[in-house]
Amino acid sequence: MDYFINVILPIPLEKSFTYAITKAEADFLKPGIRVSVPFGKSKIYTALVIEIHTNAPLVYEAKEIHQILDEVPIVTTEQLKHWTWISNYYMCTLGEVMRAALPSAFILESETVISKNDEVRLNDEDLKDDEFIVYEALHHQSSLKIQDLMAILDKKNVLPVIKRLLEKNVISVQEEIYEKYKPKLVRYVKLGTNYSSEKSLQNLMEDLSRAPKQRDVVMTLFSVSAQTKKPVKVSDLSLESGASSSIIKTLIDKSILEEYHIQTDRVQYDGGDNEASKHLNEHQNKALSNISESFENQNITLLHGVTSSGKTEVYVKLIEAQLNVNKQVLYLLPEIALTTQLVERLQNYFGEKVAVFHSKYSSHERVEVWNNVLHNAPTAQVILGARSSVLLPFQNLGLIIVDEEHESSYKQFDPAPRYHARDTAIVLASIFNSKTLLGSATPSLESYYNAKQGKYGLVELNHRYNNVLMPDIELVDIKDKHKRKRMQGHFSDRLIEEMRETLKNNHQIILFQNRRGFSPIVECQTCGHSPQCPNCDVSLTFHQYRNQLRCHYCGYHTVMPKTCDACGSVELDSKGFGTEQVEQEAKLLFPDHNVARMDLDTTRGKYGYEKIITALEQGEIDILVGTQMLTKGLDFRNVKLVGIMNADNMLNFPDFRAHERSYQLMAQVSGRAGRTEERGKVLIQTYNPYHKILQQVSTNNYQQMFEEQLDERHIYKYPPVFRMIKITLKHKDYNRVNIGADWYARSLRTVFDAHVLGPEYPPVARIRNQYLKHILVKIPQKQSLSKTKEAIIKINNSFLSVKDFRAIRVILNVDNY
DNA sequence: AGCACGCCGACT
DNA sequence: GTCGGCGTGCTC
Repeated sequence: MDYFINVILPIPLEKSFTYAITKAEADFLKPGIRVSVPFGKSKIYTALVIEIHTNAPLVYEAKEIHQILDEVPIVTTEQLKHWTWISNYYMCTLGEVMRAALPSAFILESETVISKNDEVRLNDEDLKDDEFIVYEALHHQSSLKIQDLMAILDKKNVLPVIKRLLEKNVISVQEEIYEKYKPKLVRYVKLGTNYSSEKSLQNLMEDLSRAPKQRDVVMTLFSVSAQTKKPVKVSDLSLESGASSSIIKTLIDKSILEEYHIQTDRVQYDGGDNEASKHLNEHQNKALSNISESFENQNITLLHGVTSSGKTEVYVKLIEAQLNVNKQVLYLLPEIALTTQLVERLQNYFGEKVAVFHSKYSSHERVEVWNNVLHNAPTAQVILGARSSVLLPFQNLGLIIVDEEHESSYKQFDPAPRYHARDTAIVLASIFNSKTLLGSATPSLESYYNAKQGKYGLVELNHRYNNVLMPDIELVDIKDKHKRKRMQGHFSDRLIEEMRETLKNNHQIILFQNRRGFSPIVECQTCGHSPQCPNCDVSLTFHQYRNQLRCHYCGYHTVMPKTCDACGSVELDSKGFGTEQVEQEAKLLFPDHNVARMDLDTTRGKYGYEKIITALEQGEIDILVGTQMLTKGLDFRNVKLVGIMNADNMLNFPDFRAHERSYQLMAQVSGRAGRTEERGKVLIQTYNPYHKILQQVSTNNYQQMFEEQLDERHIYKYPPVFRMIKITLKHKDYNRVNIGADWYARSLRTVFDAHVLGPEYPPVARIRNQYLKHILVKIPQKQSLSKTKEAIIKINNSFLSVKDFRAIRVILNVDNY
């Protein structure tokens, strides 16, 4: 009998691929084990076994696999089920899910390596210039990678050169695979085995009397190992004895010391003892018991708790309960809320049981977390992570907490799978027959709607911790202030007044401006021209700190021109304003205080964010200017005043969720004010103080916001009342996109009729020289989602079978919100 | 997605 | 005249 496996390849292809295996391999392999397989002419890819069978393919001959990469499955059957759901629901391939789920170190790819053929002798004239360069290089280095060749020859396309050399039999090529993940080994030392006896030790000490430094090292080793009774690390020995690594190396070379390695994790918890979890106040206790009650007949519960109500403590109790029955807990957070602050807080309670999974982690660190979760290690009982941690190989998951449930960053936008971590988490929990708790001070309309409909349980927590009052929110009409000349730059007299007062009392201030850069648009006073990005259809943004114009879409940047490119006028003016400008104005207004800025530009690097937060906590910053980064999970004790510089640019954003978002953002920023004892103050500057959203923010009326917004969603047929799938067409040829999009929309209309919107240019119609066009399919509640998707896939397939359209990229985005 | 094969413009 | 551009098709 012949044996075969079906595998997933990490490429966006719908089909699975079949390879031939031997009987022995068939006995060994299980779904979830990785194999490397030849694919195409020369490549070797990492593939994941999903099925082992004996059905020979009919129309082609299956290739044999190259190698088995794992002893045991590294992907669980629950995950494969979960992946299948993701690929079906979000309309992408399993390969794309695999690529997103597995740490990159698990996905090995072969690399082409060339080496010299020694037997061949040839005349120099036989080779052309670049061929000779390669030939020469191979004399110095026995093998070269494609990357090396590109560097040596200084050109992109080196394949023709390789091909010619191959034909002349000068070189040969191999495909090499590298295991990317190497366990981190820590070097330890002990005394050489020759010196185990008392006598030899005495001799040794005498011998070393003329090498005092080496003697010191040996003495230190004795004392350290006597003290700790544990293996001694080379690094510790060096630290304790003050000896350089070369002295230790000499001792090892003389076999006085012996070196050995122990495998260890890169990610380690080095904290002290655990704290007992805090006692909850009456409101928290009530919420906790309500949640437990709700979980009795509901798999998903929404915890709606106002800012600073102590939701985290409630989570801690729930996590504790799961740990007591030996279940794993996944605690999901938006990326930017995953701060050291919170990690430390949880580690205080759960110590080394907490594992963190973060996009800033290196690939190796991710592999370690993956393995620990997979093996249900004691160090991976509580997994604290951002979006992608829903894809980890859980063993016995008891509970998922989705904190800040409304956060839009839970939805993956760019590479497929375009999944929403909250919804994906709910499915994951159901695979494990466990519960999901959603938490937010400002729930998304869809979750609150689901709760109101009885699909989710709902628990409210309306009291702030220590019974601190909700901040006092004041709307400042800057249209009026402008008219009465009461503005200094972008600061109203009211804001300045409150800032003075706050600073006088040694409290801190947060200023929120939802836009980075200095001023978004530069405009010529004479001709009205404003500099555009050459690759995208947007005006460039002025960034003062480098005197640059930058594109926020493609990263293009140039120096700020001194004169207008179009008419040569020197009168260039800036319109609108960003964080940088607010920072500068604040510095001018309050020269005796420290002003800092927190946005994408100032938080680059692994610890950029932490540095600013720490500075604020230590009181080194009096006024912090920032974007929405400020809103997330930060507990600033001493912030009394929050200023929202301009509420209108959020409210007027062209998106059906602009109002909901604005409410959430403003409510969350406001929540940063006065979190301990004193009541905080929030000033919202706006041109339109009667806007209903602003009224609702200032009266903290989530209910009213919810009802009004839901009415609008009903009227305009938007989520959560309707579902949506967004189809984006992308190509560098403007006309082709237009014609293709019209064709696509027309086909969709034959099935969905009026529920198709577009095609329409997005606000930025060209990005990185690619033209974009959107089509929106709205799906009424009673319409089957799976049938809808089937119909779209059918249309998509016939679209791609038209020759002219094949080059157009089609991006399907399910629940594009 | 990569990568090979195959057909048209700017250089020796 | 070639080199190299990228359009098209296929991968078990």
